[in-house]
Amino acid sequence: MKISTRGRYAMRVMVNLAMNDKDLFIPLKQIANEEEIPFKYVETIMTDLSKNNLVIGKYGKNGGYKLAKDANQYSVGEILKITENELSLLDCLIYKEKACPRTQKCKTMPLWQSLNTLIIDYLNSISLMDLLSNNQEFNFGDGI
Amino acid sequence: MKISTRGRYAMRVMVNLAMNDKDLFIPLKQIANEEEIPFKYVETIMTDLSKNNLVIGKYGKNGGYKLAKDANQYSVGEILKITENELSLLDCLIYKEKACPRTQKCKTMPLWQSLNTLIIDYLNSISLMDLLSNNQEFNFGDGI
DNA sequence: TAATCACCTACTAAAGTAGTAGGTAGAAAG
DNA sequence: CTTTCTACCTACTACTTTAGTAGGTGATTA
Repeated sequence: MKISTRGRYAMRVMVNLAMNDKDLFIPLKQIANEEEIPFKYVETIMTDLSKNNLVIGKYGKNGGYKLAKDANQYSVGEILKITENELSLLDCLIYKEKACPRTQKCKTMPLWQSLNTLIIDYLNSISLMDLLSNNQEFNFGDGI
Repeated sequence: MKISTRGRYAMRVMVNLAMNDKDLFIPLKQIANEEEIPFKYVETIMTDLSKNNLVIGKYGKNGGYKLAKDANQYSVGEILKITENELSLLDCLIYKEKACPRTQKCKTMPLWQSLNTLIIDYLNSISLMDLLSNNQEFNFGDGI
């Protein structure tokens, strides 16, 4: 039960883009340098984000990536859903063909379901914009 | 970001034990049959739970496993912490040697930290006993 | 036309996951 | 005291996922 570098790198790139001028295309090489992420690796992640219209890529000189919408229009959940290959804790919760025949009698199923919605609801409630501020008040107050 | 069969099997076995007589030793073979879990696989899980004193094993005829305490004394979190090999979403949150030098400036760190505590607090708030009831009221009300 | 960039396909090494196999040690029943 | 039943131990294997590399092609601009 770990989140992958794919998802974490994606979040860092998105935050980086959000801190730049909204309409400026930033070369990925520059972002990879700043964020200390292997360039070739993060390239594959960005292609994914681009195909899903979370970012806009532009070819050639002065090209690069920019956000497709304002930072406050993104939820963290929608970014991770793509890069983490569905956020669901269990495949059986979202893919019908993976549902197990014990579901009805399974005493642990409600646990996984409720935990799953807890996580997804939380991630959907936080916007990319929320991450930009230096304070940590978007979390629930106990200061970790 | 998936929970493993190890953790899920462990939960099912623990629930199964909790539904049996508190002081009765149940042979693992029987539990494996009932729960449709590969016997040899679940054996390795139980050894782990036993070493961590979550269950008590007894050798020989009429031997087996029983819970080490009452079902309402277990949190789901403490069971998963063992079988999921630390619940933390990121190793850098709990292992100091894995902390990354970017932690201070990293804009995404508070996100992972708050998500992490959200999950762990939730799992620690649910007891094994809570899972036994047929209703699903231990979750937060919206009926999934 | 040369430089710069996104985008595409394929590959690899390492780690983690899920499960198997073949035992040993201890307790109880016959 | 031997058989049976059980936990417990060690090692192995197949498979999948993760993280990252490598070497291109295609579009855009200076």
